[in-house]
Amino acid sequence: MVVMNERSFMEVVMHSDDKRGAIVQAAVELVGEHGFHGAPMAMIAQRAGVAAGTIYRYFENKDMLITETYADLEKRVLAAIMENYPEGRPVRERFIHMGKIIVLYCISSPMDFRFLEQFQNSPYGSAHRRDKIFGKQDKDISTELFDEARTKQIMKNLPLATLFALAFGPLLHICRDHILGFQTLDEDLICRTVEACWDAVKL
Amino acid sequence: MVVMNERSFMEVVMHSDDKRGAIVQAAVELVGEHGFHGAPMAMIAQRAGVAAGTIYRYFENKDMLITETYADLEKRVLAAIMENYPEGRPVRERFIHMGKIIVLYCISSPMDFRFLEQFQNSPYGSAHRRDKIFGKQDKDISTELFDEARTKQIMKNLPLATLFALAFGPLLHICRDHILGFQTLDEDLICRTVEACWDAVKL
Amino acid sequence: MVVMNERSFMEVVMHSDDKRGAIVQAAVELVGEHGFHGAPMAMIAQRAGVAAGTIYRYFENKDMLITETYADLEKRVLAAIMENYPEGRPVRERFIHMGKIIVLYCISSPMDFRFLEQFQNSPYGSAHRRDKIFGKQDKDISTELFDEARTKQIMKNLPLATLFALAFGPLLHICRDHILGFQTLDEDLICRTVEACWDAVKL
Amino acid sequence: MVVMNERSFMEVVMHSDDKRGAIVQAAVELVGEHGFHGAPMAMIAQRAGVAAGTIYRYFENKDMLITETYADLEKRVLAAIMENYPEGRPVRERFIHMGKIIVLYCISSPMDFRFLEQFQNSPYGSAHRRDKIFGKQDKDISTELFDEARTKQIMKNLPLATLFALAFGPLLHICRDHILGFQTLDEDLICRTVEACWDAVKL
DNA sequence: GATGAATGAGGTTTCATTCAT
DNA sequence: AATGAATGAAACCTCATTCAT
Repeated sequence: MVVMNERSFMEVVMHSDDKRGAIVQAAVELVGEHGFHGAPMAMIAQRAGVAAGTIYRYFENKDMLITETYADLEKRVLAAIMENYPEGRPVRERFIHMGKIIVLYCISSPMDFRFLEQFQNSPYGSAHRRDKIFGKQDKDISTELFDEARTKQIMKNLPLATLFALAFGPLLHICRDHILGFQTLDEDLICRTVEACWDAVKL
Repeated sequence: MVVMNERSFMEVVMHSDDKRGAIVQAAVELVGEHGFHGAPMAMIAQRAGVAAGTIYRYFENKDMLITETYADLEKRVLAAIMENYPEGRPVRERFIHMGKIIVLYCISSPMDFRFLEQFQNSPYGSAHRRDKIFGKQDKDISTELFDEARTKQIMKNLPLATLFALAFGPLLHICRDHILGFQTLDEDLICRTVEACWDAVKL
Repeated sequence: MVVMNERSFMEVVMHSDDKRGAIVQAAVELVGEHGFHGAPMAMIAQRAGVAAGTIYRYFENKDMLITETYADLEKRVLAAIMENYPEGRPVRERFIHMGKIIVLYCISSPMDFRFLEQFQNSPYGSAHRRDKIFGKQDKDISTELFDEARTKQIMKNLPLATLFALAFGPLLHICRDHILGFQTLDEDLICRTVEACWDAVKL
Repeated sequence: MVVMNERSFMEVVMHSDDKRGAIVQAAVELVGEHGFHGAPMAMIAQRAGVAAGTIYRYFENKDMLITETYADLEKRVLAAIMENYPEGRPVRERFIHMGKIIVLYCISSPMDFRFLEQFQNSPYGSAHRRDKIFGKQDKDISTELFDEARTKQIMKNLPLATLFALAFGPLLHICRDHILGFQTLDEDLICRTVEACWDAVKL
């Protein structure tokens, strides 16, 4: 008789035990909490419940671990944004939706957010910075949105990068303030802030 | 007649040869270019033209070097903002002035800007983050401005932290983009972006 | 049939290759020879045949290395003293035995002795000094001996610490002199000196 | 006419301002309190009220400072012992006097005592250790005493070094215990302990 | 595949000593 | 003679990475 516990099953279906996922999660948490300084490989391994050497079976070196972890997070954010995206609705409504979702995601996953900020503000992020605020995929959907808005003359005729700065810069700012305990966000405040961002870019 | 060359004069008025200034400048440049990882004490010393041990005559340890360097930069930024501040002019005009000055300062001193960003996005900055966008002094003047604007009902009734995010968040963003070569700022673009920020906060 | 060579057996029973033991031994030798000044971590590592970083897998820092090494030595001394201890024999005989054993152990392991002296005469030893001449266990057996002797009125009624000083102080002294080559001990001289110590404490 | 203030006079008679004395005293205190580790030259200079470089006008280097400081202390101890030495009195009385004086001096100048112990238990002391318990001068007077006692057949026929160990070893031990707060000495206890030391060496 | 002990380059910091003033 | 800022070798310690098991 063959006995197979749940764990073995996961090991087959996902990338083995999903050790990779555990490592990524550990990296996110430790970097988010303590910065890159406070996240040595041995500590990441311990938090992930694997041996130090094991990390190197999944990632070439620390740089790759960080970079791939960043890519993973990007995907998560994009998935969150795309969920329930009100395709076909007016520009303003879609913009508001996107802004709110970003804020809600960031404050509901503070470690993810902290990691993203750490990454973007470090030499690691230099290459990736070329990809707009939230990366390639996001660029596509928001670029689309902004292009459409400019064409319809309901958005200021400013470079895309500037529009991104006006639209998303403040949102990331308030998320940081919220996570660091500097101010507390609620539904209403988020809503009004996203609308203020719209005021900044709308014509 | 007494002849005294400039250098000797500086040596007397300032901290001797201004080795401290050289160390601070080296720290700003190296941290700005390569992040904290890429700025070991030995390299800072070499760039400053002093021996490694000399840094410890001026700063208790690396943390203090970083912290005091940050404080120095803050002072420089504030001095720049306060220069030619149009006291007594209408709220909007003062706001626009402040925004432009911030951007102009940041892009004219890209290393200073990079250092400030590195600092704020690191455990070092946790304590200092409580001081608004650009620290205490700036808080005072901009808080004054924003309070006056809210009282006169020409600015949205949002928390101060949110208004700061809306007003200055995008400006820092475009400075970063400019410095990293992602987009190029000119007088006109700066002007229009600052005005868009005003649109975000104005009623 | 299972064949296992001695080394593998040791590797299992003791801490693997006994790198820890090699490090302790290297510390004893170098500190014994050259004092704490003359025993930097790098040199201890080299003498032990391990990399510098390896020491930190076994000891938290240099202080812990020194402290634990001291504890190891104490155990060795105590084991030596307890071996063949003539339990049940008259007080004087037990005293003589203990004194001789101490001297014989010290001069047969000069590095151990030197290390113990270095340790006791350094800030490291401040805490441990509370434990009598040779630490807790030794205190127990010699305290027992001295208490019994005082009760039976064959030993002077002096504080325990003073009796220890009279009984063991000279022995450590002659060990040091011997090890430093100032005088040479032989069986006869050791015997007569231990007896002289007895004269100091006996009634 | 020549005017000379008192200070200049001292500077001529003694070694200048007695900066040397201040340095020696600072060295004694700091080494006594914190060991050699805790007595860097800069700290000694500060405690002595002189500049770091000044020490090098009086002492070739740190080793010489330590060595000469030790020599100074030896002189002080010897002077104390020689004061009121009961020349001409019976051997036992002179011995008791010497023992008491040593203990009284050590516990009345704990820093001096601590320094002497630090020195003797360090590579610095290796060369000097050849000189008996308290150095050359002391050797002369106590050697004299012990030789006389052996000749008169009132002292055991043991090597001089052994007699020193029996006579003075315990005394240094109780001084250390007293200074470290392990036990408290009073006139009576000192007296009885010195007498016990006599018991150890007498025939 | 996984482990984790071992490595050693490189980081921060200390401190004896020098030398221009 | 005295100063004390400057030096830089060397100390302690960390941590990314490797490799025998």
